[in-house]
Amino acid sequence: MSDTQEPSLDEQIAAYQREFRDLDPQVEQVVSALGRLNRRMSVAYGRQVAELGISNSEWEVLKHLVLAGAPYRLGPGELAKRLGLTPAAMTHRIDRMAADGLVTRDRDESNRVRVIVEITDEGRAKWLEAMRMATSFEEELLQDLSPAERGLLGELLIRVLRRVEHAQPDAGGRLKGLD
Amino acid sequence: MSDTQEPSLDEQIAAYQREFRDLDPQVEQVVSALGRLNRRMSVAYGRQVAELGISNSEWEVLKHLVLAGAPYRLGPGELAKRLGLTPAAMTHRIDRMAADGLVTRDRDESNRVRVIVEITDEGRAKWLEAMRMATSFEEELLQDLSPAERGLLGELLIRVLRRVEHAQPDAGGRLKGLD
DNA sequence: CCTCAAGACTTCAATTCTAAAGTTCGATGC
DNA sequence: GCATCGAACTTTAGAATTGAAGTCTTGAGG
Repeated sequence: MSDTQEPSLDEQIAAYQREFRDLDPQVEQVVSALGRLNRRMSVAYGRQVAELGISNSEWEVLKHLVLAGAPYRLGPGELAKRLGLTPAAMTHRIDRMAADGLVTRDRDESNRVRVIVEITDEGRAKWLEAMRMATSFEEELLQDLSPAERGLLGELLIRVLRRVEHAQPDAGGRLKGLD
Repeated sequence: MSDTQEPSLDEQIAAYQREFRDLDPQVEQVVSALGRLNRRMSVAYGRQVAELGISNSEWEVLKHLVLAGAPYRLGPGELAKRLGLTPAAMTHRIDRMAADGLVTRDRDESNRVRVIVEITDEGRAKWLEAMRMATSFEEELLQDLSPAERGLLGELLIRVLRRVEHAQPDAGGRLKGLD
């Protein structure tokens, strides 16, 4: 039986320490747990929205359009920036979503270089259904934490996040330019 | 100036509450922070390892080979399982990495259906360099947390992770089958 | 032995992304 | 007014991934 098993998180950290001496196990624990958690979550989201006939990436677009607030429109460039995609990828994605009836794509009549992407009623309905599934999943995910622990976890994560998002360019650190 | 800004995390959560009434802000805070953090981190890792002439996905393969322990070999199928890829994608990835001299690919002589992927000295050297950069980045990332807070964060994340990884199929929940 | 099913990878076609070049429109300077 | 620069998007070619079909090897029955 040369079957190798997917190592548990603890085993993985132990293996790292074995292969790489100067490793802070506490830091590694946080980072590894973050990575694993995110991958599992994204698989879970993908499965759920697949039931609605959309993909994770289409759901992302719908989310950002709704988050933009009324009148629920954004340009391809702005969407690309928020989603972390190239404009070219955005063009293709909007093509597909418009063909599927999730969004409309129109030229801005007041400035014909710009394009306006707007969510359709169908897109909105799928977004809502996806949100229902997502929140229910997320609720279940945090089930084992008390309200106080959830608050604490959120606060700690936000402090780490701030370090990345507001990285001072002058601080000389390696975090420079993570935008 | 029709310039829309990337919303801050707080703005984003407020927008969600505006558009979707039954949302637990505490849960949303945790989930949104997790998502943002992971995207920033993966961009950061990508930039760092790019300096070594490898991509994030190649680094992932090197990591798993080293984690496997001596003699630092795994089959394509096992690698694919651990990385969450299809076997087909793994074949291509190994092609490229072998062409770049990061790994070797050999047929297992004791069972000629199997293939053995082994890290090369060059691959090992790049892995080490990448680990140095990564740990330095991670240390900086958690700089604002005290040791106690780091431990707490790690513990909370692991409790959430356990919920996903050891999801009891009988519990009837939506977490079923997240493997 | 021979056959045939199962396992481990590979190949192929189609999807989705990126980088770079191209297009179109608007604004600026003369 | 006209030329030109820049902005916003699209097109194109190439890279990486997936799902499905194909190949090769092993091992179990007959």
